[in-house]
Amino acid sequence: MAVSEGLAIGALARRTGLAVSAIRYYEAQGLIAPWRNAGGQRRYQRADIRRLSFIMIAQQFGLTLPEIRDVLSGLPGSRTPTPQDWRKISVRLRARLDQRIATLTRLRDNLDGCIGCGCLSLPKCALYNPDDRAKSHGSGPRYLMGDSPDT
Amino acid sequence: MAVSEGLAIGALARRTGLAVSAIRYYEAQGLIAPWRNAGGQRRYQRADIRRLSFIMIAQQFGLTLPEIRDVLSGLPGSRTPTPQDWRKISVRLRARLDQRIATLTRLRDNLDGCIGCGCLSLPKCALYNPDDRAKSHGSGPRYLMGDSPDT
DNA sequence: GTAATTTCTAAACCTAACTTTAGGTCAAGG
DNA sequence: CCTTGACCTAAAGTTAGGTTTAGAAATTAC
Repeated sequence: MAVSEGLAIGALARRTGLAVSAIRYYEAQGLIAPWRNAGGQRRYQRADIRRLSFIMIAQQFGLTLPEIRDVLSGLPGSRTPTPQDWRKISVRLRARLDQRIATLTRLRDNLDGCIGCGCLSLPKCALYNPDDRAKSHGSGPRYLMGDSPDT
Repeated sequence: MAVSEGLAIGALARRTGLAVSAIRYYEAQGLIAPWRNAGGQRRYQRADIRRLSFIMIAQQFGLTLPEIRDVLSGLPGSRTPTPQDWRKISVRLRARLDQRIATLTRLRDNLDGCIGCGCLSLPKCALYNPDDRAKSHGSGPRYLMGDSPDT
């Protein structure tokens, strides 16, 4: 019952609200790294509660698990992260979030333009290629919300 | 070669940038309804280009296919949609988009507060339960970004 | 000391949104 | 006519992010 035998996975699950299976899954994806006790069971640091919470928040922001793993790689591996450490990666998160908001806002404003002008059909409508849509296999221009110019 | 034999699926795919398989999939999901020619091949109206473009845009906004189907149900089934028809459902789309932007912005502002105060660990941090996270199975409070108050 | 919980692993299953494959049919050009 | 490319259906495969299941071992509670 020493102070630092670590948390069992169930305790961590209760603390974070995550399912036990999800925590194991995150480990498989390289997002968290517990140690094992004598019996082979996973044990976690208290700091891992914060780590998992960060993961949950980042997911709400729309980051994928690999992206979150990348962001978390900014934390020191050797010691328990300090508030400063967290602050640093939160800033990285904030940057991504700002970008997403900007993209959505631009999209909305374009939609507004279309609603306003009533076109909703011309290439000039520009409601497209907002940079998310990866380059498709085909080449050449892709018309959006309508036919080629003569429609 | 009459003016209205309709578009073949390949032509529609080229016009919209979508894969042929995706267009068939949308049909299976009830998002588009072509007719068949004598040989059993799908034929589309020119207005379907617009319909598919709308689907692509709505997806960028984060709507699921069932949600898009619902929005599209606002279009008249009996005639080719007019600009007014499109304008009407675009307004519905815009409402959803505004909501998403608001949610993300609120999330970002909360994150800012946490960065500012450096806490990133307390229940009062409130960076959670932004309403997206459905009620989990367990009951009782869920601490975010940290342990219970004494951590 | 034993019963009830937890945890373990590996593998299968799940949903969304598609793509790929296999085996055939249709349509258009020469 | 015949070949080639576009199209057809049905079923299986794919990725992300997990959950469920099964059978066994560890831990905790009494």
